[in-house]
Amino acid sequence: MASINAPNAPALVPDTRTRILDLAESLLLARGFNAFSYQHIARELNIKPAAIHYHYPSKDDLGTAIVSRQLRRLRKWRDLPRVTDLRPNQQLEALFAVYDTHLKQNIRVCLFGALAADFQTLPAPMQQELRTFNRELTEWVAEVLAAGRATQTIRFVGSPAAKSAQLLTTLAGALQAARVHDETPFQLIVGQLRLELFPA
Amino acid sequence: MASINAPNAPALVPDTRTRILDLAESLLLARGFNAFSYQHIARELNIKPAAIHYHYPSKDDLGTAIVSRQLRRLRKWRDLPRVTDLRPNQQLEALFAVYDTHLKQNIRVCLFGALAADFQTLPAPMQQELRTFNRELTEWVAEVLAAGRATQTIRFVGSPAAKSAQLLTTLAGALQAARVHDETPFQLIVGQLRLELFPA
DNA sequence: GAACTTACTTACTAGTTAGTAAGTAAAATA
DNA sequence: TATTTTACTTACTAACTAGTAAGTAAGTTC
Repeated sequence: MASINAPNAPALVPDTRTRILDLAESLLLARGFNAFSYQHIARELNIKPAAIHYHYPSKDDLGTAIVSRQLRRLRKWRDLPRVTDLRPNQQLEALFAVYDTHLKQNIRVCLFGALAADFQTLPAPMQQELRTFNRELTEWVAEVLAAGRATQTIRFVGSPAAKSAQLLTTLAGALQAARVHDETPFQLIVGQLRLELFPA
Repeated sequence: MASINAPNAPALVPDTRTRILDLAESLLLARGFNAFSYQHIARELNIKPAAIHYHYPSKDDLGTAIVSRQLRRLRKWRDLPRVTDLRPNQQLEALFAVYDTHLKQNIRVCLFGALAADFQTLPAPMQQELRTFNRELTEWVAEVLAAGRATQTIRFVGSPAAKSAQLLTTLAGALQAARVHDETPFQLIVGQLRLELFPA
């Protein structure tokens, strides 16, 4: 299979398989799992719905592929030198920046926030991957919080695990609030988080 | 129309119109707006789908009726003597108790949390009612927080408006986390909120 | 150059969706 | 008692849903 793209490099012109996954992810975040269809994707990409079934036999497969890729991305990002080298408070700021990017890209919701409401209607493998995604993210943030408190760059009471769970659900909720209203509540909430977490 | 129910009293045997609304609300909270249908309701209530169209001509009408009723309930609850008579910290505990009830009833998500993800796919009147619902709730909590700080029964930094927005999105997110995992994260998060808000 | 694989399209199925129109039986009203 | 209203059911439509099977054209491998 000839490709104009360099191997192991981000494709300049993504293949159909990737374009389907990209668009499905964007539709999933924009509308939820139950409000997008193979037809939506096919129309936008100028292919036939059956072509999507060729790459992702069932919608379950497609949905699971989206969450699995996000999980891979999370692990990759978390272990990036430019992230691991940061001090804990900067790591938290880097996390805030990710959510801010979501906001700015008009996605306005994170994976967790997009799937939590429909959770009971999701195929089991998707549920499992989302649980893993959220668990790993929460554990990472708990470690960052603990390290931050130890070095006095982050301030909070209670256990790192509880604070981590609270922080992440707040961020997910803040994006949802931005979707329902506008940017204002998100900025208000993240500002409040910074005020509480970072000693003046 | 004869009724076995006393007028202006909660119906012992709710009429079809109310039973539709009750079930639709429960399905909406359990599965999201796009994952329940008139057929689901009809089957469960042993009526025909067209009977639902008689009471709620379109799904938009049904969805809007759900949110409108929740908005009426919020206003009623907020103005209840047994709520207005409480001290601010107790009012906040009363709010926590409402979310705890959601959790215990296996609903595990509040109205905002159920609709935020699908927001862009909702009919405009539903969007408007949900915005009003969230705005009024946020304003009420902001007042409670301000009063609580003034009487030194609630502790927080920053503006009541920011803290209110943060608190409510955290609660909504906590219920979503309970849905994805189990009760544990909810209890962890609410425990953390109490620890931060209520002086020892 | 023959055989095989990849990446689709065309054509279809069976089920579900919201929604409509017409009919009906019982209850309320005049 | 006659008329109207309420609360449905039956029967239908048009559109959409995920998913399948068979065909095809181009590229790859032997």
